Amino acid sequence: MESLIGKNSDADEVHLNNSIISRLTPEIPLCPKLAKLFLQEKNSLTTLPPSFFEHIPVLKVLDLSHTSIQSLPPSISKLCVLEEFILRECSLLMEIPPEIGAVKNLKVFDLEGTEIMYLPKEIGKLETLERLRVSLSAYADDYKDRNGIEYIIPRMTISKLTKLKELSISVDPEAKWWEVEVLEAIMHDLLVLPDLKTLKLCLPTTKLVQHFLSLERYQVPIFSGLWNFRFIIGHCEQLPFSVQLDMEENFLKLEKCVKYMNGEGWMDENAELIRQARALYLRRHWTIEKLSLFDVTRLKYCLLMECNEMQTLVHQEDIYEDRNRATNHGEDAMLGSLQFLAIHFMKKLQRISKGPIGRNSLSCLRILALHTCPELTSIFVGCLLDNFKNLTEVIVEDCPKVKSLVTLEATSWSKGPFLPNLKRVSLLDLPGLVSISSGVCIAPQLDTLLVFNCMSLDYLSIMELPRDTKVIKGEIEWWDALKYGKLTWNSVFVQFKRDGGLMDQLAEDTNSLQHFLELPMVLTHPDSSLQVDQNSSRDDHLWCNYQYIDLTEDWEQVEPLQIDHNVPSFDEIQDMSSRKILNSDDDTQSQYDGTAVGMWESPFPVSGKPHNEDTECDFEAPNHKDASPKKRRVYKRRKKLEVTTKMVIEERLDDGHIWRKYGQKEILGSKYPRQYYRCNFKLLHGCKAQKQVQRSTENPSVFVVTYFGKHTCPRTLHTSCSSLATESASTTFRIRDSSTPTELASTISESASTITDSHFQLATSPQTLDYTNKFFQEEVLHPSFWTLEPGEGLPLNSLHLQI
DNA sequence: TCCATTTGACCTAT
DNA sequence: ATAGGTCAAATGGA
Repeated sequence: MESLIGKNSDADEVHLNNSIISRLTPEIPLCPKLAKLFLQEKNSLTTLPPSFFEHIPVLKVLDLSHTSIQSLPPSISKLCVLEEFILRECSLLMEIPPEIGAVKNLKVFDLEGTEIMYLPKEIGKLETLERLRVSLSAYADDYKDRNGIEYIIPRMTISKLTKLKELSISVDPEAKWWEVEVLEAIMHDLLVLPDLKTLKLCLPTTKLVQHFLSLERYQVPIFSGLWNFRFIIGHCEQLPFSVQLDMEENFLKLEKCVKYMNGEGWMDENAELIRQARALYLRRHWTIEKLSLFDVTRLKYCLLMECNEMQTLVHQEDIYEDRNRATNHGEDAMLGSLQFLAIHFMKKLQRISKGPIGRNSLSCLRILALHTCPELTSIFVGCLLDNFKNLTEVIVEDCPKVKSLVTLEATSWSKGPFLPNLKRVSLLDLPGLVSISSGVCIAPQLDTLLVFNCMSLDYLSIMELPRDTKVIKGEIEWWDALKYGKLTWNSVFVQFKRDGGLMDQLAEDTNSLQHFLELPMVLTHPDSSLQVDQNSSRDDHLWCNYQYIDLTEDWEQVEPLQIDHNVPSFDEIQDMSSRKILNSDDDTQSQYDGTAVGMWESPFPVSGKPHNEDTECDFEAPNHKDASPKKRRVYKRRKKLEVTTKMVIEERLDDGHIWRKYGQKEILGSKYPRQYYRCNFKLLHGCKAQKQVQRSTENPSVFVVTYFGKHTCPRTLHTSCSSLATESASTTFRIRDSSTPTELASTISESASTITDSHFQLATSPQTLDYTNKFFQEEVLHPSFWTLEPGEGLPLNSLHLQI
């Protein structure tokens, strides 16, 4: 560091990315001109020397994101002209020193992803602060016990920040201190912030939502003055395994986002919030039968998960209701603004829409992704084919009842080709799929057709797909078995490589939200038909991430996809690389590279009732490893391929926590040994969690995992959870894709000739389907299925896993 | 005494 | 050097 800055003490901007510096030297030379200092992503950076900030008097921007610093030296008080202080994802940072109050010119203070326990009251001195983002950790509960709840977010602190334009407070979902009283106090503080335009809050109960909606300043609801918001209503345990957590994270960064969990009831009190939302993430609504129960006319992005009563999204009758309401648009368009729709784990979903729902319904939809909907039968219904004018991509995965993308009905429809903008079709794990589109001509502009594990699809017809489709990607076994169409498209067939990269590839290919973000922008205006702006490049698109645009009006001008300001974007990276990078010995951009997508678990909640929080299983969010996600990934990838039963067990049972095996024992009366694991943080944090894993004698494809004790280790680095989880997913895949199904079957399972799981139904015997169905019915993999054992010290829950 | 569980030294792969 | 599995021996509850 010394030499680096020493050599460049005239620099006004210094980036130190990915260099290996575990400790900055205590003495740093004077850098009188340094205005911007970027030290992101050095996990190894743990300590800043006490006097570190004394010599950089004109520093305006300081970015220490993704470092492992544990504290800030008091010398931060010397940064009297600092305007931006970014500490994102500094997961070991638990305290902000009171000296922060001396940083008088601070405008942006970003603590998202840190584990701080409380806000020092000195924050209130930062009168110029315009953007404040904090995330308070579960440790705040301990802090409360020691100091009292009023010290976590001291009263009258936020209300002093009168210049505040953005306030974001994330809290650990487990936090107990985040309750009505605290929130009401914060809301009260909001009333005196005249410029507040962006607000991100967790609202644990519906009552608090109501309270928030009723907040008024000069008789104007605070809510109506917001340009952007993110509200997380209710709570749920985190997705048990690796179900596209990256997607979830990114989704929450979309403009006007509401995440609503564990909802219940018809007349939903949160409807107003949802009405104003552009992005809705609905998870585990226990009673909703159709999405159109909410006013979703303005919705642009929608992510639905585990709403087990939902059978369809929109119903014919809604249209007539809507007409009666005489909306301003005067059009009968349900979901007429929707551009992105992803659905996961919907137990009863049968179809997207029922009956004729108006010619503009779903007409803006650009990406449709359907994952693990066991009852889904219809996707594009004949009479609605004309609606999907702007659909560019469709992904269907693990929907065993889907026979074809198109369902013909008795009603007549105009002649094709339909789906004029469809460019990519991805079909994965659809054992029932026998035809692409039931003979209907679709997708005249198709670029890529991806088929994976759809072994009943043995017929590709030029009636359905254009002759000039550019790429058809699939497994060689499937292509070889194809009865028709091989000749037509042989030149464009691309075989999946079985080289360990396959699952990463598939994960990328099905990362619908990522694809969406990469699409060019669109103009949406009620009066103009949707146009794709062909001239806007990816960079333009991402540039928009940094713009605040007032979206509150009904009349929406050019409305670019808006993502949070600090979403890492490609242009950010490019920007960085074009600047002076003083030291860069590693070109990884772990944070930004392609996200792996886990697609192999199926966490249907038990239908009917929300869980009782107290008796709920102890499953916790996947934990992180100390290495960076990227590092881990590379590490695992490098592991020699060794397809053994043992390895599959280990990989498959990776539940996101880091376990250390400490023993194995033959158990009387069991064919297979029992393995003992303890949480890896036992020594470091005294974590008491343990688990035992044993293959079932009765059904060798089932592993019984019994958990003992709660994890008490700190859950740092939320962001890496997903990466870790997806990592485990991808390694699981890696093992599988390294062999043919047959090889695997013989290796993995001695007795049964099948390997089954929710995602890969590789084998073809009837047994496979039986298992699969059983899996769906019993929700074997979902934590809520785990049975609670009576008595103290007994297992907290057991889990049956099938491989 | 039996046998499940845990310990800790040791080994191996990265 | 470290993480993490292996294995024999120790521990402890019924």
